[in-house]
Amino acid sequence: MSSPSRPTLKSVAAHAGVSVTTTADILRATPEQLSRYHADTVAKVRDSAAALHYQPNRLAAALVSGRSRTVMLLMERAYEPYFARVARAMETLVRDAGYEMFVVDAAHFQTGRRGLWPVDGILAVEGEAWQEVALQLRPQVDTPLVSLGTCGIAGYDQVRIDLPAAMAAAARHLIAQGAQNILYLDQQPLSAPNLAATYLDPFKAAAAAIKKARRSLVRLATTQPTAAAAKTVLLDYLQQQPRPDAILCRTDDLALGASSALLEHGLTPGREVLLVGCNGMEELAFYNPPLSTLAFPVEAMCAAAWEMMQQRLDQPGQPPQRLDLSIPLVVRMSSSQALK
Amino acid sequence: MSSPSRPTLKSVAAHAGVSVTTTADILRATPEQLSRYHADTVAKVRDSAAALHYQPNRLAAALVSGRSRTVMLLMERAYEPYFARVARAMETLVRDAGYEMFVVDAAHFQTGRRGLWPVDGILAVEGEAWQEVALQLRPQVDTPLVSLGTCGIAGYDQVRIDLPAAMAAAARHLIAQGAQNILYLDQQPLSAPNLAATYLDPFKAAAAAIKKARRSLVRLATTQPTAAAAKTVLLDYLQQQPRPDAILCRTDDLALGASSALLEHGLTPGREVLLVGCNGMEELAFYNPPLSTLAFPVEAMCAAAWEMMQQRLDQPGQPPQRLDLSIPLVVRMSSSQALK
DNA sequence: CTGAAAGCGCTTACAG
DNA sequence: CTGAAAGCGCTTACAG
Repeated sequence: MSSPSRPTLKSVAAHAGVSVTTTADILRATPEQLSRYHADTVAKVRDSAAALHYQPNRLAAALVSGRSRTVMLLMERAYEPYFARVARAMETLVRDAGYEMFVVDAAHFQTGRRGLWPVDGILAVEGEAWQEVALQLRPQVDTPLVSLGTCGIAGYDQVRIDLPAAMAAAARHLIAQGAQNILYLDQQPLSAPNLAATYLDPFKAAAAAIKKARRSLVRLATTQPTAAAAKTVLLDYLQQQPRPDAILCRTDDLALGASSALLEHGLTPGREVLLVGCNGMEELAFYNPPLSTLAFPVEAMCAAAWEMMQQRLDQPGQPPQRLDLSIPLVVRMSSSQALK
Repeated sequence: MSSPSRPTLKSVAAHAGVSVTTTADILRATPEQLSRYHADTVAKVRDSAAALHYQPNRLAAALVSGRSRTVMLLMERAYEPYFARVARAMETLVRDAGYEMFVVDAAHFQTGRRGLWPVDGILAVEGEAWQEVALQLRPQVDTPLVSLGTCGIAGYDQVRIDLPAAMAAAARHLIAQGAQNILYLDQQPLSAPNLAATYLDPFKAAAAAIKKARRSLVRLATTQPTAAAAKTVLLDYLQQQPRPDAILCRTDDLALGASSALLEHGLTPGREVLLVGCNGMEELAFYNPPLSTLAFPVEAMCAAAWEMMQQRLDQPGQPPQRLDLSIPLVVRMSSSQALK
């Protein structure tokens, strides 16, 4: 122990000349609770803590209380733009409520020999592929779990956004704009077994709308969820097949790649080929041309999920809740004849 | 305690019929260390742990050992694209070394009544504005601190990327392409007192290069670090002032906004006005036109910083290290006459 | 090779 | 209003 060890409750108590219990109580007390103590005891304790630069050790507090005041945000690709946006929105809510938030990338996850940091609750984003992981990560079998996104985990609280309905609406929009031959561009699922809600259902919904209007549909998939992959795949397609007059993309990144491919092929999005993305990243408003997109209600989704989490932390026994949110389509030049 | 409590070392030991010490040792042991134990003891312990689904409690392990095997990644705007990219690169390195990583947004940071999660080390990105915070966040006064980015914290390990030199090179590139009147677009520092290395020095370096070549320079600043803010500010400027023939931006987000403003004003980036961004986000290759940018060596920077951190964790007494990395300019259509 | 005991820094009943 | 004591689930000397 050569390092200058930091002050503990014990040393603060000794310095103040009161017991450890009193010290701890006073340092944790809210203003109302504080009135129970003699003013000079409070002063002594506070001065002592300030003088020693005391900072409580969360490790010890969490160990003994069994509550970490920390939640985990579990996501499949935590650092991609859409997920980073979710993380930002969620962190604001969580912090304001006095909790900490750990972001865990499910792709990096593995239960190692060292075990996990216990958390009071798990917020799982797009958890379909990670249901197993999310359930496994819980420190207790009754640790609250709230899922948010296009899919949910049965038997737990869920905030769902209805991507199939939104994709159908986007398809109808393209049809209304005159599209005859529609290309649906999405990514091959990374590793997951059952991704119906995330990949298959949205496609099916768009396909149903397109079939109903008797337009043609082709599905094209990339191996990576990147603009680069989308560009490559689409350029290849354009060189070999008759060109579509509308492209509906599963993510904004794919839409950016598609836009670049079209331009390189001499086609302007919104003129020869309509183009719609999905996720609602703000950047799309500044592209050339600006791209239409399905604007995921990230803030509302996160607010609802955090509300559910707080309710469950307070009342663990409540039946699971479910909330469904719709996804509005933001129409820009890439898909509207009228905006030209 | 109505919740089904999870298994502890004690319960695993009881189940296996051996002591807690032996149980803990065997579960933590590497293959070599394992040979010290009787094979059947090992088997009993492992079977017992597996049967009970034992997961060690990191809280307790960290509390008693004084090592959390966790590092903090401290950033000013943790969820913006550039910082998210740093987080992704760093997490891969950290995980592979058997550590966990917490991302902490310095903007959200406040030493609350609850204290902080102790970490073994702090990786501070663009820490100039957050030197105080970073130093304050250390659980111990000797907690390792490594800074990375355009600035560093004196007296600690640093991986620096030389943005002033890169900005000067970018300015010379614009001049070589024929620019006479250059606009430098950056953001007002958010909240910070001294941000020389992050904001002032890069500008000064560009200004010196421009002055040396006897070209004119105007500096324009946004209040927000967003494409939207850049677009507004630049459109406003273009309506009132003679137009520049080159724009050098402090970030890629600003460059995207600038590109959109130029187009809306009837000017094409790379034709009437040259445009260069800064950060090296991959998306810029897919913009229309593709944007030139200073490609921050994120992977190399993170690898070097993590290497430094590991060395310091092993040998706390070493003198502080410093590594400087250069930032290459990636030239695309937005700033090259030759590429048209 | 295995085990009993002390202790990390807190919180939580329980006394006085 | 204040304090002594037990204990959270581990790791770490130290014995045997």
